[in-house]
Amino acid sequence: MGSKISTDLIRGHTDTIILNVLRQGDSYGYQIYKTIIELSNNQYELKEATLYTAFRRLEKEGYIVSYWGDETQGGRRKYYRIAEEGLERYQQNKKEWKFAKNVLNKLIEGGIDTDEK
Amino acid sequence: MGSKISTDLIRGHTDTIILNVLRQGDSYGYQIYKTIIELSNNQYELKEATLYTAFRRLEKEGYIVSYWGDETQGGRRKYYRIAEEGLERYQQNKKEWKFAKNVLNKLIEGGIDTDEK
DNA sequence: ACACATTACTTTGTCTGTCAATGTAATATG
DNA sequence: CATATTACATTGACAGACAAAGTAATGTGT
Repeated sequence: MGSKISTDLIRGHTDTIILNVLRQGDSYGYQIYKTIIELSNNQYELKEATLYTAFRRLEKEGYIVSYWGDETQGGRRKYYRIAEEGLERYQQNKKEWKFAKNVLNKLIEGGIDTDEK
Repeated sequence: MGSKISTDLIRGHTDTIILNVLRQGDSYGYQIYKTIIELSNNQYELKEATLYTAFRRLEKEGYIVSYWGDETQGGRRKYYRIAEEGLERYQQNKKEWKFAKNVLNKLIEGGIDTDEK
């Protein structure tokens, strides 16, 4: 995969990305990990350690809820469900992303050249 | 100023922002500080401590060059000039920003790049 | 049957960028 | 002449990302 994205460019978006995945239905760690790779067209891999750190953070803050799957056979899976507060948080983060995106466009691409595609 | 941009959303872009300012001509710390606020329409303030940290980092890596202004009267000013390598770095960072922007749009909004203003 | 890959979750320790707090010293303003 | 502003700089703390390592189960190839 041609993942060339510096971690600093993603920093701060991890929670939002996870919430967006859970918005579409309950899921568990490893599947979320795979989903994010797929969603980005194999262009970005959110590392497992980062994911599980984020799960704990999000649950502590009441944005997601976890429960163990009832797999009678096979490895146990811890599922996550997005909470009401998590949905609101997602909407808020999305707004902030759009806002920051516009400001960054000005600060990075703004100035003299106008060689926009 | 309505600066409600989380620092994590800017993290990693500081160097690019500074290089973009210097691309338009030599400048010194405090003026760069003011320029960034102005460029963002008072929506973002890059803190002085962060700026000066970045200057040292950028100079150490050969992306900018510093020299003292010859103010015969008035406070001394340390000017910065962008180096060749800095210009290349800027172009590279800009590319990475555009790439990351598209990936983030997918991961956060779940759709395709709607780069609306 | 045995080795290896994959799934699945978790913890520990390290690194880096940002920034609050604080400091210096000069000039400009009311 | 007191205060604000300009201008540069250092220190210490914090938080997020993640490499590395570990545990334990299932699936696959030979």
